[in-house]
Amino acid sequence: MRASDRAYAALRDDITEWRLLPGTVLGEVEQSQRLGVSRTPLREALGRLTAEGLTTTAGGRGVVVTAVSLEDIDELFELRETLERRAAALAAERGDSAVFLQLQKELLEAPALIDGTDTGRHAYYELAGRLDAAIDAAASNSYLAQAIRGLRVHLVRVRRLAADDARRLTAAAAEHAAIAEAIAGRNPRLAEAATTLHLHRSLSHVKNTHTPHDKEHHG
Amino acid sequence: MRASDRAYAALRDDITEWRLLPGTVLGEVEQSQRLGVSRTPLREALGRLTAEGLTTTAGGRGVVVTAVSLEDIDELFELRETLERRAAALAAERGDSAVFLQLQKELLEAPALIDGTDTGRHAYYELAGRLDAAIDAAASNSYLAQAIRGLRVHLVRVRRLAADDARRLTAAAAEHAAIAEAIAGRNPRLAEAATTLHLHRSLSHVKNTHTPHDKEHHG
DNA sequence: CCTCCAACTTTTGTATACAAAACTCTTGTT
DNA sequence: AACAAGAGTTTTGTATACAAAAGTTGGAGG
Repeated sequence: MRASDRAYAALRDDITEWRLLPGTVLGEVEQSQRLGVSRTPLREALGRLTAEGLTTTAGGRGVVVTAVSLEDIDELFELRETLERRAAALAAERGDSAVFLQLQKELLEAPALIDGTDTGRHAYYELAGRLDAAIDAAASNSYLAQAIRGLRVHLVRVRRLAADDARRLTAAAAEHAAIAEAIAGRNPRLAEAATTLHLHRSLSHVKNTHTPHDKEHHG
Repeated sequence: MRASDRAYAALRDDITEWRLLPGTVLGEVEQSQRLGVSRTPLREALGRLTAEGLTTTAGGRGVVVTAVSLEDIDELFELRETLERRAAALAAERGDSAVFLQLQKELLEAPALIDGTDTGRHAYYELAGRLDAAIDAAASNSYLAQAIRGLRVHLVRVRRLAADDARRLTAAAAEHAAIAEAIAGRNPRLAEAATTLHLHRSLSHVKNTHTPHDKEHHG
């Protein structure tokens, strides 16, 4: 694995896991020493993060970790709804029913996996990720898929703000199952509606459990 | 201006203007010498282009200019419709009517500008760009705006394939005026419909005037 | 004649040294 | 005391040298 890839992955994880808080300035020498790479691959990593919007160049003062305000979350979900509704509708038109029937089946059985432990939560995230990937593949629009990928990195950061307890995860599984069912049934409008419902509930959950988190400058 | 910015702008223009054809391999030493910069800023430029999708890394064989197939154009416009419909609807909800009334007025007078010369075409593109910018600003969703910006670089490349004659430009001005009117009238559904109509006509024009362009490997 | 392996060549990836620009702190003046 | 100008310091931007990896070509063996 390339040094720039390792630096990128490490920084991205540090940011999405809120170990590097918004406002933190990422000095090139400091971070390159911390991650054990030279400045060249580190700069490449910072460039990627900035292109994704996880960091921003503060005009000569180095790159800083971007904040995620309440307003950002609203905007994020506004775009997410636009993109994922379309992806779900396209998947319903173009997808293979068998794939989504199988996913629906697994999602209906998901509550058995969700036991409140980290293992259970991780197992569910993996399953939800498989549904996302299946929808992207079925929509078969590489530009749409890329736009959604660009959003996801922000969404995992937001997800870390919310307390994903067993109750919310169980409800989310049912919502996901409804999406899979609509796609398997080749019903684009229903797939859009199910997606809207899921995202609305997801956003409500985030905003309800979102304790006014510190987003001020670090250090 | 930084050397990496110059290299990026030069390469991006060379690609969108079809001076660097799809399949062309962009060797680092070759391009850095051609553009008069060292490899370091050139690599940064290539990284940006690859993130945007104008180039792709062909596994160890360097980065190559991506192709734009007929299928790509369909996918591009599919995403474009999704994003711009939403942006127009949000602009109709949130925008300032006066701004769009003024734009509508200018767009209705645009046929006078369009005389078939490059100057006339450029003047119209500038006006259409102002409408796009006004919609982005009125939608006031930075993530949506970023997604649309990511598309535009591909769209200018596609536009270069189409013969934008005076007749098409005049028709496009009327379509744009309809969008501006709908937003000024604070009618989101009408703004979406006008956007759909414009994009449909725009896509049809591209596909009709699109002589099967060479997209094979260069040299 | 085809295939596989190895040395060679080319190209990318990384480290470091140097240049330039931006920020900061001091100092002098109003 | 407040502000501006300038030297110093820190940080980013660029160039180049070196290392590593991938591709290619030539030759030997089947």
